[in-house]
Amino acid sequence: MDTEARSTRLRKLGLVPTIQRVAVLEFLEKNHTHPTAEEVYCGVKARFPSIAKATVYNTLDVLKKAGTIRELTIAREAARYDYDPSSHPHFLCRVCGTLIDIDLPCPIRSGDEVLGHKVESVQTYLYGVCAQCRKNHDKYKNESKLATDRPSPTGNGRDDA
Amino acid sequence: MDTEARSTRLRKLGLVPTIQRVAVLEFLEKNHTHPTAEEVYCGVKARFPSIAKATVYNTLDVLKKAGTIRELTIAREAARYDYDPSSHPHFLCRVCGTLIDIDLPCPIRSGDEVLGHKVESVQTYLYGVCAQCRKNHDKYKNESKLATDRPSPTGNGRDDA
DNA sequence: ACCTTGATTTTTAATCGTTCTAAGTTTATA
DNA sequence: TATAAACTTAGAACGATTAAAAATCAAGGT
Repeated sequence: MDTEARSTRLRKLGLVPTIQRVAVLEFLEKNHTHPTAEEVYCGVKARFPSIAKATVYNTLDVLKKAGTIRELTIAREAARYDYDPSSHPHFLCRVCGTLIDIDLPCPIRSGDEVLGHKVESVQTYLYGVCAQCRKNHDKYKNESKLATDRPSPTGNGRDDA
Repeated sequence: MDTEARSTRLRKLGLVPTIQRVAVLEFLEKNHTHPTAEEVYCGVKARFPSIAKATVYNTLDVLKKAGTIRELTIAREAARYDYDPSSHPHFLCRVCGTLIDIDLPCPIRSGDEVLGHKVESVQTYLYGVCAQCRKNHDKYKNESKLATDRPSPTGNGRDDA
């Protein structure tokens, strides 16, 4: 997708397609890593140095309200943004900190009614150790002579559970 | 449950049962409203004026790590604490702001393995309009001659979805 | 092309939840 | 009691986010 297509897309969402908005949209399109606002800011600033952080916050907000991206509150420290607004679970690895899309349907759907409450949006957050980190940890245990179950070698000490 | 029982409970969790911890535990026990740290602080301070906010944060943290309460990141503004550490969904009403326990099992369980990832904890967050607010809204519509679907009378303008 | 008007961006400061630090106090233990 | 470790306190510090105000830009009509 090019700049022209992104402008059109913004217009269809009812948004004025400013150069800043196009830049943010492009960054999100190319980085499906669930970046924080800060990460979006740094990434966009690299190509577009004059952009202000407040503009990034504003843009993420209007894109969210237009329903084309999703805001995740999976971790307390900062909101993270998902380019894919469809309702799917997310997994946060407490060892490496990676945030992973889980390609399974959410059990409760937007639009459902649960115990009389009207559900407009659903977020399922899973916390634990990702497949890659489990593999690394096993390898580490096998390589070392010590069978002690000490914290993972790369552990960053998060406590997200 | 009395002070003695709360002390015993803290001891069983491996925690020194200080008077401050007992007070926080008592507050949580009597208020299942998923209070924020600030709300816990205000509530406890009413009966125990010398307590420091940092102590409340520390206590909530050790209770959480001991697994006897649960921290919810359902809203960006502040963490909320659930006296019931069992894994169950939560519903946040965008009209009245109430946070409601949903007494249904979480579809994915702690301990499960999902796509190779080890799940240690699960949080399911639902956003929408609660049963009570829907009822109020309907009533409002019927009472007024205008059938226009304007925002709820008590609406606080949250955007949590 | 030019004006006007409202939307958007920029800069800066403020706010708010949370964490950190250092000092003082309490608890457990020898 | 002496001592060390754990805990609490008060206040400063921090980081994410929001707010305010001035500057700039986009769009439509003349």
